Amino acid sequence: MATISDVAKQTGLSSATVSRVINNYPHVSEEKRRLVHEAMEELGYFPNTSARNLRNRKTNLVAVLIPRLTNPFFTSILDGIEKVAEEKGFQLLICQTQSSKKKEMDFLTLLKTKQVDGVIFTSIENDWSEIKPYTESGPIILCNEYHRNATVPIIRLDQAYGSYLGTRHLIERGYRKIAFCHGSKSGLSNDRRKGFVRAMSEAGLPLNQEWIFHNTYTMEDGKNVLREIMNLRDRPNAVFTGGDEVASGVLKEAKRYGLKVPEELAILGFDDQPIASLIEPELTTICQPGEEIGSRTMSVFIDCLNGEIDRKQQSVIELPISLVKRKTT
Amino acid sequence: MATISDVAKQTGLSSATVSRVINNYPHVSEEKRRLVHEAMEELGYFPNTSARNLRNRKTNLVAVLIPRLTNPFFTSILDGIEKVAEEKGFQLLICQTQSSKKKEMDFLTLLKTKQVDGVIFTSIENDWSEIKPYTESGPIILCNEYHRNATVPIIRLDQAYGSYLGTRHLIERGYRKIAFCHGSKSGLSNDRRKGFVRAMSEAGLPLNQEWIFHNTYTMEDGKNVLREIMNLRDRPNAVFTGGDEVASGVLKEAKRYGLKVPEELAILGFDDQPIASLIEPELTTICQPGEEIGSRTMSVFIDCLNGEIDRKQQSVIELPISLVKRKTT
DNA sequence: CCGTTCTTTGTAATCGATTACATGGAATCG
DNA sequence: CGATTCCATGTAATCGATTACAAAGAACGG
Repeated sequence: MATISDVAKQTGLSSATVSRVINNYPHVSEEKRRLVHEAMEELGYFPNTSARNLRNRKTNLVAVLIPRLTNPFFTSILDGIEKVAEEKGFQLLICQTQSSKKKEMDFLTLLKTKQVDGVIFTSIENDWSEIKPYTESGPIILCNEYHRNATVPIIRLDQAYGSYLGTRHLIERGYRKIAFCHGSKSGLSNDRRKGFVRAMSEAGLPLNQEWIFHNTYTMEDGKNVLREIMNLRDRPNAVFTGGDEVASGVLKEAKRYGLKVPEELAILGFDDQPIASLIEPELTTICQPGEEIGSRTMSVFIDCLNGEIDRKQQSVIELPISLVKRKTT
Repeated sequence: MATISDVAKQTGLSSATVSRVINNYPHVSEEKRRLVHEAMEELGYFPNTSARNLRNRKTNLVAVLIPRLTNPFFTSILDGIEKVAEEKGFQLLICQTQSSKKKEMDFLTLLKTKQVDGVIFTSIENDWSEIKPYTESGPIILCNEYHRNATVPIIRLDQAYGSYLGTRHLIERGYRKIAFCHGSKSGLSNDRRKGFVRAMSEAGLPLNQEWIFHNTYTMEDGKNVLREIMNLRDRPNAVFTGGDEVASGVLKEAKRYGLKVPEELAILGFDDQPIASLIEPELTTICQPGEEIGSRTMSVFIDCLNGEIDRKQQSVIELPISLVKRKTT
């Protein structure tokens, strides 16, 4: 492979001048500029990225932590991040955490080793105290996640409000016995629980612990939830899930049991993924604008790199969340 | 940030010895080894990846070209790739091509600039003659794609057989008027057409050009296809689509028009994505094992890097493809 | 015409690691 | 005990770029 000094030799110039041409610096005569371009072409020269990164102390690489690549909501976020990244000349490193605390921490060392310029979390498993030390090494941004004491920019949706909205909608439709499905115990999931609890208590409805389900993520989990419900003596007549995938599992299995949706069981999703309007009856759900939250996040990230936003101080951008009424409620 | 020579200074040793400790070389006394570890801990030292990459002439980075992140079939491939990559200590660079020839070529320069050790194509837009020169710079692998004269390893499914299987199934069920939906004019799409044509001609059925649809990718495209069908004087009674998303669009719109599926219109998908068993009636489709094709690809990639497979010669691994009979045919 | 400024180019240090080669001392062997 | 081998460590070159500083010549102003 040709190096910059091969080009220098070929043209009879110094590598400094060649570098100036590569980086479009002024104060290089047109003639030499042309000469260098010709030589680069002829030798098939391309600058070595590792050498540049070493010298420039940056990589134009961002690590994106994502729990599962096969979750459409997260890929829509990723899509939003990617589009802005591509536009601004950044590359994305995929870090699938599988919701594992250990993997999350492992990926953070990419910052320490300067393999990436910064990290975007689209979900977070560890306590903030674990993460905080890494903020010294480069920008860390929370996307669709919220830690009360996180000292970084946060781009989020008001999850509590979203689930408040959803729960109130169920209550307005006359459902009183409402089940609720959790994901992990993260801040996000907590916020949703709060909104749920608030709407319930505002309506004077009691919380039935038998109707609270934990660790539900996939369609399969949704099916299991419904089976568990069927085994209860006192069954809920509405289910508020933590995601459209879970909701579609609940729906699928409900049909198998011959339950009428929404008459006998109302189902409320979260995300508004494409499947929401594909399944039948179409799923009422909470719309989370995945792509937009992603693109906003990447913009903020870039502003942090340029020092236009203080990366070590909490700042919150909140995007609107809304209820999409369809046929399952 | 602490560097290796800071560690050297702190311990009174040379950077060579420190490097030996970092890389677990033999011939370092236990005492010095401990000393170095202590100093690294104390200084919060992490080796700089760019410097290592420069010196070692490799990055442990792989570029994965993918048309759309929001297509579940491709993310299942990505998932398979990622799992093996993670296990073997590789990182993935996301390259969303949006099926653009230009972007595809742009991403290939990552190889030239040595930003990545190699490239995996999960779809390919340019002619092989455009790509070929880049094989000099590092391993290139085709995943789920096939170019007759590609001089690289290929991990693929027998697309022609898949669509042959699907078409024959439709014919066996008594459908004679079969529409066919294409994606791009890539090799993959071509193969599917071949299988379709073969099954049709074996059954002595004529091809109606009005029933061939091009450039169909999304659910929205599927809806459009059905609308176009409704406008035809002579309508097909079965549609073979190039993907489950397109199929679900066709189905959705067919229901809106009050068509009975499968009695009045049979629909056959391709991929076997999660939605296939979610929509109703459940979608008959061709199962493509996305995750497996991805993980096999990454394994082959690593074998290429280690020289255990000749990366500049065509080799083909073909995984089984099968028909999943459900309710739309 | 001389001093000043601007343009163009080169020299050499630098980024932070790895490693070929050298060296001195300890261990081993006949 | 002398020769040989092995172990532990250091010196300095190297990977391939960027850039501070120097320097020579051109342009310019009074």
